[in-house]
Amino acid sequence: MALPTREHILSAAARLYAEHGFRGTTTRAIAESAGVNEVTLFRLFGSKETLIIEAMRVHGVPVHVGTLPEVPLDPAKELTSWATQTSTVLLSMRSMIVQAMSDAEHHPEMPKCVARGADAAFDAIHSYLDRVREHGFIPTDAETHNAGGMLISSLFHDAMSREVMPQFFPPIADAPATYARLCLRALQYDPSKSAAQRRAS
Amino acid sequence: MALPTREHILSAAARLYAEHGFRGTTTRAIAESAGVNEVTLFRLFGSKETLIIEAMRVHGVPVHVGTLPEVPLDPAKELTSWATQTSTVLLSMRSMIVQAMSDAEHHPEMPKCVARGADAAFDAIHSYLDRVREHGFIPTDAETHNAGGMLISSLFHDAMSREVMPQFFPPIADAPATYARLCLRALQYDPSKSAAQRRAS
DNA sequence: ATAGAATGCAAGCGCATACTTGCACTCACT
DNA sequence: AGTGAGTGCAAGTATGCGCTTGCATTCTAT
Repeated sequence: MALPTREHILSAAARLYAEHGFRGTTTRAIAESAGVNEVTLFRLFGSKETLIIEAMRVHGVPVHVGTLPEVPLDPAKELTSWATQTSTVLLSMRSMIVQAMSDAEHHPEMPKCVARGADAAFDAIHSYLDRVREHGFIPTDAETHNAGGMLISSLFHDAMSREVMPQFFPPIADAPATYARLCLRALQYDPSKSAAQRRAS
Repeated sequence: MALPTREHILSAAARLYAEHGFRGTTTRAIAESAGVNEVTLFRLFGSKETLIIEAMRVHGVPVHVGTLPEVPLDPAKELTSWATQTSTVLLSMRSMIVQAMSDAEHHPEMPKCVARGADAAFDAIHSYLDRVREHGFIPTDAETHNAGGMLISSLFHDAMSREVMPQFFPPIADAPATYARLCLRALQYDPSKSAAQRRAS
């Protein structure tokens, strides 16, 4: 093993940051959690700030991101599947996202690290919905960009707030399908029509 | 003036909390910002924790909340107006909400204070959309509860994240109207039909 | 006028934090 | 064998934190 020390430290820092935020994450705790002497942190990274920012740069972006088919066949099903995956990812990153948002004013770098994951999600959903439109499932004037944004907003709000106010969201098992269905309905997608019928009308 | 001291302290605490969170808000800073000796805080509230929690209980809930008409006449217009007001309120409370969410794990009382405002919003939108349905603007099987939730989620995500990733949201001037329009479209509301036509079909 | 409540002021206590210094040790590589 | 990079360990520094104490002061109400 070449240099696992650095990685141990970074992952411990990311984990503690998600739990306690910037101020609440102490260099002592990072060192102990990484099984490393506290002095090593400063020798490797110089300061607590650069260490935590580096940790977020590495661990602040999701490894897995939901996949959407190149050519849409069953938009409701495909979108539900994607929403389910995205919901899982968002939920697993919930603490980190919230901490990064709350630290944004004093450490502007940190929300940027987390936002990179959102970039990928927006790109994926927008290009997919464009393909859905191009394949005739929905009218050519459908607001795919805005509807996709609302879908992501719903997944985001759900992941962030369900724990504290569960009564406001659909049952967790139905939530992704519900958001996907209403997103498509906002795009005037009619699941009872086939794509061919849609195109003909 | 009877006892403005207490109020000065509470509002200073709420303001500093929104900016720095629980850990970042020091009793010294609260005292200085309130123009009061630090000892007074402890004499009045006993501890920093009870002081800040009390501050959130008082200042954590919005004073103005958007209004929706008892009998809907122009759903798109009325919903847009409500969304605009709600967006303003959410934006003004952004910092406090984010801090409360990030402190949720260690101080569970604080998100509850903020969540009370969300209660009112959900109730307002749900009962209004039910009225919209009862008045025949949308089909009887329209998912008013879920669509209303998605509208609020969109306003929430917009208020929380626009500053850090503006490219993902509609222009701020159009955003409330956009969310309202797509919400209604998800409910199969057809603005070109009158309510009477809708009911007849 | 006087008692009592509210507040200010100065000082301090104990603890935690970020960060530093000096020295010893281990291990890889030549 | 020896050199040097990486790490551990013990100790310490300066600062800031929540919170307390003792005493002086002001204001209010009887």
